[in-house]
Amino acid sequence: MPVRRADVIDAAMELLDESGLDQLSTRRIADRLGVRVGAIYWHVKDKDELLAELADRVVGSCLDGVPVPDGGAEPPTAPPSAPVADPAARLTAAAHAVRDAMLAHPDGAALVAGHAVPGPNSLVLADRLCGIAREAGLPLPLAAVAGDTLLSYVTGFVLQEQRRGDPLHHHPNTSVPAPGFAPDRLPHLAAALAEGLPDDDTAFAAGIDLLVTAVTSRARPRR
Amino acid sequence: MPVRRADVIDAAMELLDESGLDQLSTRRIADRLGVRVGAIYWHVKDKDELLAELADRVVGSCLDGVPVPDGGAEPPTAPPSAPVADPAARLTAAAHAVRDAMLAHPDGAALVAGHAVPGPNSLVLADRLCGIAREAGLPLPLAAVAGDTLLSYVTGFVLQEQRRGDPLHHHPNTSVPAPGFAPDRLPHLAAALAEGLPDDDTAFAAGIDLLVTAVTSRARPRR
DNA sequence: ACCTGAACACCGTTCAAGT
DNA sequence: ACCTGAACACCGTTCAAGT
Repeated sequence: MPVRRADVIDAAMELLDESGLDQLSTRRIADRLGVRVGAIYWHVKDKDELLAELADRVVGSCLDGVPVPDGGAEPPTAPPSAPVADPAARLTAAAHAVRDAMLAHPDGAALVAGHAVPGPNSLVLADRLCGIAREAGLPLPLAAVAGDTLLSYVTGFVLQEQRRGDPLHHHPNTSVPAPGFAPDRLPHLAAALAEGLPDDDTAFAAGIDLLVTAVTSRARPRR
Repeated sequence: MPVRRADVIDAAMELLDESGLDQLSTRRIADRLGVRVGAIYWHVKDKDELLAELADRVVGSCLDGVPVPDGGAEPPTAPPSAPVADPAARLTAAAHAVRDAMLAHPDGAALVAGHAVPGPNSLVLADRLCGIAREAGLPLPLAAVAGDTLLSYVTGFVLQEQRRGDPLHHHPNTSVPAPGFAPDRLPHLAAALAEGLPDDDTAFAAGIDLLVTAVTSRARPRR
């Protein structure tokens, strides 16, 4: 039976999960499908189109964890009077969902940052974040900016988080770069290090808390 | 006269500025230096080492715009009683300096995000941000997180900003993705669009303002 | 110390031609 | 509709050998 477009995307996703973004070549995808390289160009215009599809899938996988604001078009699956978390909690939940989705795949953040041309799922995500910010009481141009700010932060955070985990850039015997740490030239970093640095999870949570507090404290009540 | 390591980095930087990150190949660098490919591997271990050097240069070019906190080791060039902006203004200035440095080169954000293994300049930048946050009154583990948060945000923001400017991902006749915008499925985005979206500069300033306010409002006065 | 020549093992992309 | 064969124009990296 013939290979279909979805098969190509699936194979690419498996390859990504197994060996990361820079092992992901059209030729490897073809191999995995038992087909010659040229064949995949019948299903897909570009490697870039392929990566954009992958990126939008990753974004899509977070949508279940991103609350739908009230103005949304989707019919509520729970009764409308179900307990609705306050906007701050919803923004926090959304941010964690986005991070988790990126962390679920090697180089997930790099993929999304590099190729999430506004795919359908990215648009839905942006819409929801903007909607939640509005429900938090932000006026319209600011609400869009707030959603964008949150997304930029999450992307930036996970990007460096995943690069730290990359064995290519990791010296295993030193928790922080050995190469001439110059301890007295970096007094604050050294002090922070002595105090004990938080792990990624708590650093992320703290950053999100900072941001969400900023967003919601900027709000004036809507009605 | 022989090529020196710095010449290789310089040539790479020129190439980056002329044609962006994915036109930057070891062979093109060699051509520009009038030398064969193999030669550049005498000066540089890896393409990655080269990119890390470029990234740290870009970061370094922002340091002049990043205030040195009082705990810093550098001797002050201005008299110590010179007017010192409040921490919020210093954080804001730092963020803008980082963004400007990235914007000064095509794919500057991608370069820094992908290859700023803690180079010396990146460490100095992190140290200063942490220091300013401390001066703003944040206790130590939190100050480090705050600096990191700011950096992640700036990186994430400029990353998407520079990708939007990339002609590869840009449909010139529509300001927002034409492909089936599904206007009623994205009510908040549509509303924001109708209201008129802010340009990159003001969106960035608004995001930074949000963040800086959050950071400084978390502070308790230090003395 | 610095470079050449030449190779190795890859890439993405295109396209006539086949079925 | 879907794929092969084969080519084109590239890559990063290594390494003996030259000077």
